[in-house]
Amino acid sequence: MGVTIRAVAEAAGVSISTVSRALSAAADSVAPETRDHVRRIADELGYRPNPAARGLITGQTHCIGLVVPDLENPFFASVCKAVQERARRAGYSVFVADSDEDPTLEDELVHSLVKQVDGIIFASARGADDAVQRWAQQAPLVLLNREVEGVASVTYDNAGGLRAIVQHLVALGHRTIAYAGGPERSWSSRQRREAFLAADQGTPDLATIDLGFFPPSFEGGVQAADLAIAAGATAVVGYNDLMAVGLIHRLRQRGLRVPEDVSVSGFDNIPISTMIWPNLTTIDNPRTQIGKAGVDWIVGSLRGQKEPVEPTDPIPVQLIVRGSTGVAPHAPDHARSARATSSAS
Amino acid sequence: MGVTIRAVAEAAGVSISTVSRALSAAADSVAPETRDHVRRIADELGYRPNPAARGLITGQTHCIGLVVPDLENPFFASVCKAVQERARRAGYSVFVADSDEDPTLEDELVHSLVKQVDGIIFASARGADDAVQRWAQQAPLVLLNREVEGVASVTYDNAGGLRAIVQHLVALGHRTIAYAGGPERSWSSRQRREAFLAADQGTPDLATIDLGFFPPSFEGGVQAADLAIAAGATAVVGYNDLMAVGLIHRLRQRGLRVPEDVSVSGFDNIPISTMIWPNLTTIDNPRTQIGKAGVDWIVGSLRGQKEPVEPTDPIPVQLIVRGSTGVAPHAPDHARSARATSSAS
DNA sequence: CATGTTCCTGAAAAGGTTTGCAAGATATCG
DNA sequence: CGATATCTTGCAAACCTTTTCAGGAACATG
Repeated sequence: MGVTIRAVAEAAGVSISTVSRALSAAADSVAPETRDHVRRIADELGYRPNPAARGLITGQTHCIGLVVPDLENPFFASVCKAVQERARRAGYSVFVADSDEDPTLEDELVHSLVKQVDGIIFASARGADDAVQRWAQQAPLVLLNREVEGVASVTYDNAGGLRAIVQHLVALGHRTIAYAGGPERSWSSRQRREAFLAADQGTPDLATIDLGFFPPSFEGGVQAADLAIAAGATAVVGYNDLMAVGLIHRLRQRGLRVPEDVSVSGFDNIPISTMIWPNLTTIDNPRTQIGKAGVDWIVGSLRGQKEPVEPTDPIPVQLIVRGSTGVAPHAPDHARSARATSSAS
Repeated sequence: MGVTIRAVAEAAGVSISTVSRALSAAADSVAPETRDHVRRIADELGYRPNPAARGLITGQTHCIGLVVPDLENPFFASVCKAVQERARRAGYSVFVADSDEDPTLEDELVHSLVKQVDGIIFASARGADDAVQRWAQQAPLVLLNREVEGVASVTYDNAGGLRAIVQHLVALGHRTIAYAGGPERSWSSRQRREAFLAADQGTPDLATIDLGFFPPSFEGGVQAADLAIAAGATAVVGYNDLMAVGLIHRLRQRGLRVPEDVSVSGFDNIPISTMIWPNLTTIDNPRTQIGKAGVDWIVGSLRGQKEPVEPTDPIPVQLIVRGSTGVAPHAPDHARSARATSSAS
């Protein structure tokens, strides 16, 4: 079927070792003219080294495994795209595995992946910490947006993002703010929630309401919306954009205007956030950056650089104010007057 | 690093051939007690066969390559998810490669993939036909939603879907209908466009307007919207949902109401179509089904079944009527009266 | 008891590549 | 010109598994 190194060697009239050396780009000394000759022949024959044979001897597959909880979630689709692109540039292919938010499946996926990849990027937030630690001992593994003792990770400044949102809403006059949380077991979900609950410390008359935990999806947002209305919140902070879109959807269905009656914010700045009306106020967390950083860590650790497992600085995020947040219905005077001056976006 | 078959053999006190046979599940005759003994030892040691070594000798990688034009497009994210799941069930892993709509990159991706996979699922619509034919000779390859002479493919009934949309719009009284096309080189795009242009044959006073070719994205829809307005269309048919969302967005920005002034329809029924307001009238094309069918074809062709390269029946699609299409502004009486009776959704 | 079957197991080859080691060729130096 | 250092190249081992082939044991049959 394929053209082997032996065929190239015969066609070029040299030994297979010479072919191998002539093609393995770098240092090893092969006479320049021999090298060029071999390379031309190899090109003509369309020779491509058999990755299995090469991997068998080098112990490297030049593959990276990526585990995500849901590819249909635009956030993870973006991460996947970024990982895939960065990996390709670095000479790696990527296996993608969708765990469907199922911890049992995650375990199975990692096991089947571990032998056929050089490293694993794990973007799924569910599995137990000790399972993650076990995996990390079998292969280089980096977590995305999650921290586990002793395991490398790349994270966002979730807390900072959430503080920025609350600050923004307080400045708009909101004093009753609800939080619609993501999955209970998700690290980033817990981190955002805690940052939210800690946010009322600076503002005495601020009431922060915890609506509970929801699926991190459109449907989860829909579900949370009715609770937010019942709680009398004038602003609802969603765990992510998908939930925020669901919140807006249901709030409008219940006859409330966004942002005139209720403000809504999200997290992630996925493409949908500018496709809906009103555009979504959200936190932009550089998705390509986290994917790239994950790949870079894997590649770096393979190059023998002592893996810096201690948590690196979180990636800074940025508040993007759009149309879904506005002045609170019964805002204090200074907020009202500001409203009278500038028109809504 | 890893525990090899030799270690298992020594621990079990048998030869490596026996271990291999005891673990390769099926038929081969190994004494039952030997088999159980070996399997227990292997489990205890946590032995996992080295896929590279196995692949080297069997010539099978148990991997499938998937090439998509854009993972951030929810349609392809769904396809990827479906492919990945079906492949896992069949004992295959999947490499995902995002071509970013770039034909040159597609070629490179296929080349780097061809040696490390057993088959390729190609969901990207751009590359030239003869390139696709070349690839198909190097590895089992199946096209998704595209047909090329001599290459296996799984397709939707694009034409049927488009006819259903036009029929729907005509029934609502629309007589000036515009089509915002996808990429010029895309097979499914051409197919939908031709079906649209052929649709006016049955209705004498129907004017079908071809707005041209656009990127199959939100931005493409925005771009097409102004052309549709200039053309005086009362209904715009988008190549896909993403474009339809862009169309609606821009139409409203221009002060037109959807669907009161202009009706808009899409294609794909991606999740966003129920997240925006009004909900999108669209064509549901079973995305998981096309992904599964692709995997099944690859797996089947590897099992030695003579690959049925002749095109299979297109997968039927279904019109989903939602809020983005309504009665034409100056509709004939019978349509108007219907409007007066039933309320808009 | 000899012969033929059947069942199970082990030895060894094969798969395509990389790489340590040695050998041949050429150049350098005394 | 001979000895030595420097390049360049080839041989062969190794990576880990699967699979063919043959051999040995147990068993049944004549």
